[in-house]
Amino acid sequence: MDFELTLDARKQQILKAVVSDYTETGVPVGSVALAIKHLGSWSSATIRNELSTLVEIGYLLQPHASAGRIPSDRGYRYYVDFLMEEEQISAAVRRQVDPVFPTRPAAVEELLEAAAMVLALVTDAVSIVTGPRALGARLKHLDVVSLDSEHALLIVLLDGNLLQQHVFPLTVQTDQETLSRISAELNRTLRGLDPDAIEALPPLPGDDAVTATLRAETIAHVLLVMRSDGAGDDTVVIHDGVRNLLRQPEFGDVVRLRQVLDIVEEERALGQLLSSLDLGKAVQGVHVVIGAEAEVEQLRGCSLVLTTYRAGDAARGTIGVLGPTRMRYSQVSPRVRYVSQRVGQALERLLG
Amino acid sequence: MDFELTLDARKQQILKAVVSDYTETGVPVGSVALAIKHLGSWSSATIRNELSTLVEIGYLLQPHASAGRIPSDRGYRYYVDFLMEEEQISAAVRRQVDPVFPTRPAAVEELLEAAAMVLALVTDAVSIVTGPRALGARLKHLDVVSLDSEHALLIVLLDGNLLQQHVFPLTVQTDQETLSRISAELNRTLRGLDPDAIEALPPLPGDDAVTATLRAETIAHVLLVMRSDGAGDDTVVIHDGVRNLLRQPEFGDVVRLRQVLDIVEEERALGQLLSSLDLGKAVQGVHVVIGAEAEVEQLRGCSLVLTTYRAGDAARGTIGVLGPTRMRYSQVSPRVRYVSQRVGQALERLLG
DNA sequence: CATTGGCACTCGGCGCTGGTGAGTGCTAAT
DNA sequence: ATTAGCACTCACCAGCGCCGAGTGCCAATG
Repeated sequence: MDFELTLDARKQQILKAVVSDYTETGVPVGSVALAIKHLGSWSSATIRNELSTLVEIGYLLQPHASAGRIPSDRGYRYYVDFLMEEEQISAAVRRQVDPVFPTRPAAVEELLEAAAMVLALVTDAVSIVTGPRALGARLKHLDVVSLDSEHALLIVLLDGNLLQQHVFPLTVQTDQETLSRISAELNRTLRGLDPDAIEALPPLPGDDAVTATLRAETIAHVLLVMRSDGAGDDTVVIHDGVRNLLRQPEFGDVVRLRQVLDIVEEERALGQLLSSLDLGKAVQGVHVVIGAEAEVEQLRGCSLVLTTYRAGDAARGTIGVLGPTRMRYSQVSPRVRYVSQRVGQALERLLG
Repeated sequence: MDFELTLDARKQQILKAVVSDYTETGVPVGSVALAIKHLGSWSSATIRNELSTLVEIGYLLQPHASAGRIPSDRGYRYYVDFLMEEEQISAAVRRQVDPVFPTRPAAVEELLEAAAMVLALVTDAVSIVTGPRALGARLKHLDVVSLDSEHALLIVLLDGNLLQQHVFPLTVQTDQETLSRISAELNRTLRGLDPDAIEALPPLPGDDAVTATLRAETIAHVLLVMRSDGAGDDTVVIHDGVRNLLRQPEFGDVVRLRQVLDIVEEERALGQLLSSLDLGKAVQGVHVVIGAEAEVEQLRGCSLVLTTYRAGDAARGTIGVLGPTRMRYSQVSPRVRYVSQRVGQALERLLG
């Protein structure tokens, strides 16, 4: 197992042909098929030699002694990084995607669900979308509604029109009038501040003990909400398109499918997985995680194609798909990017 | 195919034994096994005779000539309606379910998602929960936040702490002060009213043209939000636990699974299916739809166990599970009912 | 010396076959 | 009406041999 990083032109061409043939048919591809379909300029014997060295240096695999070759994870990696030519977004795809994003969407959640739906549709894989994390969580608006004598509902609007609600107990009796007065006052003083600034604020002169207590409690819970939000662990994770996996022969085995679903349906696990991935080294914004690279045993044979959507400087989140490693990256990758851009634009419109 | 409605005691006992044996093992059950395990009082030959008449009159099926018997849909129906003895909710199940419903849940959506999660867990099937249709959606609180010179964000809190956000255009220039004043005023006048009452309200005397315009626009959009919510066809439908199906041998065939998923993942289709079912003839509140009774080709071999949750007189929705027809109804049915009750109680607490 | 045609070899997939056993239907005895 | 006995049926499975795609190697070629 030699670890050269560069392949000569012919090896590249052959690797590329193997990947694209295999992704289409799902059948190990042999030297003769390659000679005929893709690489007429060399005989099957020559290609056989090249194939066997490609196996030796780890870019291809041979399922069994007398079978054709399939790409290894390393082979896919090389393909994605150096050989792949992204396909254009077709008009048909545009027609499917665009109507999903209205010029003025109503709320973040619906937007993301629609995005997940259409992304699953155009990629034939499971789509995954995480809720936007406010980047510099600043307070835009707050409101306190009395529920009963002992509880109030705190409504917090953060930068990016991220609406949060939170029920908290009241230690002193009060009424809606008082709560409204307090929230109006807090709106004036706290607007535009981030959690640290709010915490650093000197206590306001309280007209009376009740008001002071309530104000302090409210502020404490505002901080709680603002801080718990950006944290990430409990952000919403939406997924859609599980049925698409069933069309792939690699999930004909139900056990395999279950392993994958165990990850996908467990929102917490999925969220952690996504945040553990470093999306930094993305190519043109799209990051491809191939098979074992995710270091999650259950995702053997699966790949992730992920990217980050951004709404100006206000918020960002992760969007992408999970599918079999044998995936049409050249098609999926630009489509993920396209939907991601649409999400970003729609969010920007939403955030005003 | 004779259609008597009543079976003699021995036939009942045999049918019951077949159903419970088959639901446990998934293997067609034969006369000898029955004689040994369940019905020592008769010989296998006698049981054989009874079995063959049960096949004749349509309560059992024989997969092939020399195989054991399995219940037909009609057999399951008879079992569920007359023979089944519901199991007690075990302490273990209580321990799984109860903590999911906090004494003070934060919001409807989260509540339902948690319910779906835990219901899937304790029934080993796919859980389905529809959002509560507000019987009389009442306004609890509203707020208008200025976004830019031309748009404002309307925040509406409905009964049940259902928080809605909605961006709308402003036709006249204004500032946050004015908007806050208007929303405070509207809060006083509109609180506790349903859409019809709001619409019927006489226009308030406006201090000036700008305020009057803004108020009218705000009210129009409040109505829009309140009405679009309860509408019904587009209520949220939450599902969870698809992976549970994979454990069932009947879904070893991926094609079958896909048919079912096509229904489950298509929120619209699922919503329509649920609302097309008449939950009236429910036994003790739980309605069991067996196999072909749903009249949806793709759900052949599947059953639904559904019930209605209620929060006082305020709201109601549907909750239940979808699983293979070979299901432990005696266990699933009470568990669906139990979770449903918990949902109802939690909702009531939430609605205050 | 890289390339190529030729050729023997390998091995998974498929269809055929016969044995096995669970389960039945029928008949005759109680 | 019930039951013991028995011949019969048929899905399931393991073993077998064929087929063919595909390989690895070698000797010939420019």
